[in-house]
Amino acid sequence: MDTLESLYLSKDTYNSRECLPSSFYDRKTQTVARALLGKLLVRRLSTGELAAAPIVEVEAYTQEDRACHAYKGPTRRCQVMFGPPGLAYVYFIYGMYHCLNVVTEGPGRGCAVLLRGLDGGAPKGILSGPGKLCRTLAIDLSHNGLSLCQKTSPIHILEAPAVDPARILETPRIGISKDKHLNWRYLLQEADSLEK
DNA sequence: CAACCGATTTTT
DNA sequence: AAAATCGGTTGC
Repeated sequence: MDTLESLYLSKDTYNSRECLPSSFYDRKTQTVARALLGKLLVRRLSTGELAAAPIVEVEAYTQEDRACHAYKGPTRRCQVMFGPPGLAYVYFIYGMYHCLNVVTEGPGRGCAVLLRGLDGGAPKGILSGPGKLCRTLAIDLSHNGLSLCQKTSPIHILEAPAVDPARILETPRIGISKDKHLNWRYLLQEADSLEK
């Protein structure tokens, strides 16, 4: 497995921040997707060690969207998407990868934000792409349905200052065959890339 | 119960 | 451009 060395979070930073509350996720999915950029995803491994990195790439999926797993209603796989906002929706895909989502909007709505990339620093590439992100952080189906809103959870998300909206780039989503035209992929650009 | 497909990644 | 690889979903 790839090293997590550079993903460690200082205790001071960790203790000074709260988890994003469930209410953060109980908003329009595209709004939550944009707001998640820059927030800190934290993974507590079985060893007790913490790894963390800011979210830099996400995609929004809503119930009315044909590319969404919840489009045809609740199934065994996607039922957690219909649960309360702030839960982790993890699914297994292509026979070898897991992908991590955050459930959005109120119970009964099948919506979520797919986490596609974190800014890991030195170990370039190991956190870019939803499959690699989960592989690096050892996230699998055992985490499906866990709350991301409390520090006792092995996966949670910490608050962070809102980013400059000018740094957010919108593009079509990756790897889907339906509703390709929607610009529901959001990427956080480097602050110094705004020169013009 | 067989067949097909997929919110990916890596290799050819 | 295509393989790797398998659970979920669909259709017979």
